[in-house]
Amino acid sequence: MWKIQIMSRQLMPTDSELEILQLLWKNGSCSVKQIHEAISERREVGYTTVLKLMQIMAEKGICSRKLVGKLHLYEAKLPEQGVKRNKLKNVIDQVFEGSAMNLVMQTLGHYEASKEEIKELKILLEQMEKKN
Amino acid sequence: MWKIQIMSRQLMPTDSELEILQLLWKNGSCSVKQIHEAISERREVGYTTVLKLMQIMAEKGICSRKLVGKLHLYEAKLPEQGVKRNKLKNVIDQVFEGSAMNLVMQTLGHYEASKEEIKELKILLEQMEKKN
DNA sequence: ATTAAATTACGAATAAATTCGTAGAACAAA
DNA sequence: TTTGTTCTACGAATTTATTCGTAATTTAAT
Repeated sequence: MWKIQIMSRQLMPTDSELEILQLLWKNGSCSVKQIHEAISERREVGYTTVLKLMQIMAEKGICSRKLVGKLHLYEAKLPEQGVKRNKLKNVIDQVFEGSAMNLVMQTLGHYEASKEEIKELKILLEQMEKKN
Repeated sequence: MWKIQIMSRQLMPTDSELEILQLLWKNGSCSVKQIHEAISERREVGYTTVLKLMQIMAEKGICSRKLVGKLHLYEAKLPEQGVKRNKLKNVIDQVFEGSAMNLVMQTLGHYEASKEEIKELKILLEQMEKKN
């Protein structure tokens, strides 16, 4: 018996990898330098540290590396939505006893939403009711 | 915004520790044996593995150990709601670019809710609207 | 072309999480 | 008391994640 995981552990990015993936999803192809600069704005990190992470990610198949002109460019190889769904599922299973609704209620209980957001949510709920 | 208190990395339980914590929260004081049996129902794990984890948790202050009669009983020392809030915040920051609403929408979009749950959500939204 | 700077490869150190082996201590049954 | 079982302590192996040092290579500047 195993901890449930849709995505193979191999392809499930770690936190550091996810940080890089987010940048790749947002910006498309990036050089190590670009990623290093982006992360450096938030926290101190060595160039080679980022490089190593991206090399490992390329090994794992989490991202690809292409020689474009004279630059090595990295690109995300995992689908953004898929990864997010998996992370979500993990948290629901591990923290909220498998209940997505539990997570939603908990989140709404601690987050102050704007009128617009609440309106948006209501519309979504209406749609869900119809589908039932 | 978030009503959270930052939990030190030291006290932030890992996935395995969280699995044990959930059982402690649910059942109160437990012996290693009880926890081992409960986890064994879900997946294979050695007794000493569980024991070691619980010892480490006691060292970290995540749980306490008391000699009750002739039994060593462990008890959760972290607040359930606090830990869950922190885990939630992590996922929101790391996966959903810091947007709780993003997470809620994503969750509702991928998981089915019963009529009762939708009703409950609507009520919660009404309450939130009033507070605005 | 030679030097300096930036980029990349590679290996390894460090840290953390997870797992288990072995042995000792406590307890129960005979 | 002796024997067998259960529980606990301790150390260590394993795995994975994270970080960086150093050297090699490439690029740019003089």
